[in-house]
Amino acid sequence: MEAETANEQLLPEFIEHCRSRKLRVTKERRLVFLALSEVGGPATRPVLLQRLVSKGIHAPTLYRTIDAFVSNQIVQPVLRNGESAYELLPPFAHHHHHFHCLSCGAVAALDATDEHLDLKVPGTVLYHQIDAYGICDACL
Amino acid sequence: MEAETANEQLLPEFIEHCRSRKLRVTKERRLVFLALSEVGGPATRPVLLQRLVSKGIHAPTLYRTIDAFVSNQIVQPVLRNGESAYELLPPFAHHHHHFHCLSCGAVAALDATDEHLDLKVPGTVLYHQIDAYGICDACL
DNA sequence: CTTTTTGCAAAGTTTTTGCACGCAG
DNA sequence: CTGCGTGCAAAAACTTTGCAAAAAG
Repeated sequence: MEAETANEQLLPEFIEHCRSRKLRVTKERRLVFLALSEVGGPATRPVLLQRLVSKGIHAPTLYRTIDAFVSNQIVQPVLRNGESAYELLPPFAHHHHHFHCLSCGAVAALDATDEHLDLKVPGTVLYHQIDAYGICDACL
Repeated sequence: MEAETANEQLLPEFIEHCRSRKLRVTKERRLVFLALSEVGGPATRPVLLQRLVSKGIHAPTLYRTIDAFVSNQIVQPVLRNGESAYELLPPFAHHHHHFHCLSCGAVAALDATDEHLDLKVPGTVLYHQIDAYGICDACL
């Protein structure tokens, strides 16, 4: 059975967000959004495409959709093993930080429990991202 | 004039690093390394390629070289306007903190003056990177 | 009804591969 | 010497573009 990980509860919020930004809510965009929340983390475009072709999404549609999502702060590009990947932004997902293993390439989500940042920035920060690099326990 | 930004002083260190990792030091690798230090920040592969073709570097060589550099902790992939780019790692360069403008796409290096991170990580952290996203002063 | 978005086909890039040759160690 | 790296050419993979048709609001 098509186990939809119960993230559909975020759909109303997604739809609202689209409306407020005059992005039309189409079947394709819902599917891309759902795929992203099912993955639950960074997904590259080829990976998303492979997941979505079976549901009738064409490559140009996926690429244009991702661009629209990035421009409208629905997803954010992040690195996944050196490649650009896309991850939902809050409020659609908890914005977490990543730990990258330099040995095996695994990426783990981090909870930054105690984080104090005082950055001198030439602008206004909307959100931030922290990536730690090292060797994971499994590789030691 | 062929202004070589005097980063050639790092070449000996680069060569030493290669030797210790049994990477052969070739003309091509030196050129890629120099190009990266001249850029002084994240550079995408097409950008590096364009800079280097005139010096006789072929695309496959550049790609294989970057892979070798990543595997050997000479460069690190980072994001530059949503695209994968490559940046020298310490000890060859520092500033791994960036501010990305969501409006114009500019990327600025940050000085994190007061930074206290207490990350619970499933491994040993060698270094970290902070990316802040927002709107730059120029776009306001 | 108007405007945005998608489908499709095709072109344009970027990236990878395989193999022979050459250079670093 | 002895491989590791590179050059070259070709193939594969990925991404973008243009326009007509469809769908959303």
